[in-house]
Amino acid sequence: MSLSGQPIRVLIADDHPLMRDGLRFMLQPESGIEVVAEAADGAECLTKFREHRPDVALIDLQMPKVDGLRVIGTLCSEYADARFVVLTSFAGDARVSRALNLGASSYLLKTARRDDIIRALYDVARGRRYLGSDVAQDVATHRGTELLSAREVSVLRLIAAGKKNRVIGEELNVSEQTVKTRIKNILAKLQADDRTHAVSIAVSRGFIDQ
Amino acid sequence: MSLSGQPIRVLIADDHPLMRDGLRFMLQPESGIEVVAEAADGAECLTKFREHRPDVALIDLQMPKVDGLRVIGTLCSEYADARFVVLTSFAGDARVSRALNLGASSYLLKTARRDDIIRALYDVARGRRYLGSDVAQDVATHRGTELLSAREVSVLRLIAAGKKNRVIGEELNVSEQTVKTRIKNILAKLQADDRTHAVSIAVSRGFIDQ
DNA sequence: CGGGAATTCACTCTTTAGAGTGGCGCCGCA
DNA sequence: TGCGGCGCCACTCTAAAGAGTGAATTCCCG
Repeated sequence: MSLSGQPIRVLIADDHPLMRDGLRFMLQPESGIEVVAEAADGAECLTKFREHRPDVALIDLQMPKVDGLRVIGTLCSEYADARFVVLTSFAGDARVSRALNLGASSYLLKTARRDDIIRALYDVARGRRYLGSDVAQDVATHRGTELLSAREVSVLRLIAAGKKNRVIGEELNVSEQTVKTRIKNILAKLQADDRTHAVSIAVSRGFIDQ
Repeated sequence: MSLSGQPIRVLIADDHPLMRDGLRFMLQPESGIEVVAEAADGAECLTKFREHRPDVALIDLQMPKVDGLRVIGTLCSEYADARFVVLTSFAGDARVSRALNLGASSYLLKTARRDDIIRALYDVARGRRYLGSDVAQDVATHRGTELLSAREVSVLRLIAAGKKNRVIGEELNVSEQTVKTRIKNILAKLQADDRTHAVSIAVSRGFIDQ
């Protein structure tokens, strides 16, 4: 946590060199913010974070080697005062919820303007939360909606891979009937018409990737 | 086409302000390149292109209002000497093929480094083509693979929306049998196990979005 | 003009998915 | 300790999907 008068020390983690350049360039004129390190993937982010202990990490979710969500989870359990601003291309209430539950304080889309990002960094450094307006609306839209359990997500991933219920059962060591029950639950929760529709919805809401 | 000695006039089109900043910042020290305009969506890209007639447009595919692919198609048919470098987050051989067929000269991923982008701009301004190594490999992997027809993509989109074959038939004004035949063809072309798998593959290869 | 690809459609048959219903055990939390 | 959520499983029944085979049309291109 930065004392007033001292700049906020920021770590930038994004696998796009262009995006890192854009961020550094954008934050440069801001005297209250100092970029102390950059990381191009999740593993490097872990290393650089432990090395520099920034006040806030500005982090993308889609990163090679180690997923951004995992990075957030790991570092938040290591350091109670770790602060994260997620800056990513994808919305999806489930992804946002997961990030916030893992310890992120802010979630912005890459369509965000300079003001949003600056404000998020200041707010989060003060221990507050800041959601982009579009993200907040997305979350609000699905508020009250049930999230999927870990088991349901596992089943969904296998469905997306084109596996039949019998095969899914074998891979998860349960009966085909159990798989059917799980799927029925998934369809109800996502309000999907069939398994294919469920996968589409799950992807767009961020339960599963790709 | 820029004469030697005169800088290449470039239009940047990307809906991420950060990315535009990064690009401008990256291209600034390059004396052979001059950024003459920026656009934050497809419609603006059309306007700015017609207004400034850049030598090369550096364009993202995912843009609001008008899709990047449509922008490329439109401008290439308006101006025979229009040149495009696609710079986007998503790979997928089908997306690349579509972009190149519509008239793009280069396809890079946003993970590209400065050298790649600079080189692409110079090459394309000279009328040559330049594919990122990762993109080229992706295309090569699926070389010889049959692409999907327009009708097949339509069917696939409706499948992804959770529509049943009968409903798909009604929406496309064909019989349910025809839909089945189409789907059988799609499964064969994509080497998919079932309709759900087909949608997954189609998304990852860029035949359909989201 | 011939060949090929795309699109359309029909008929049969087997497998799979999904709806409906009911029951059992585990675990966390009020 | 009881409730609720989660996970497990069985049985039935209907609708849908997918495999297999065959065939007609249009339209573009060499």
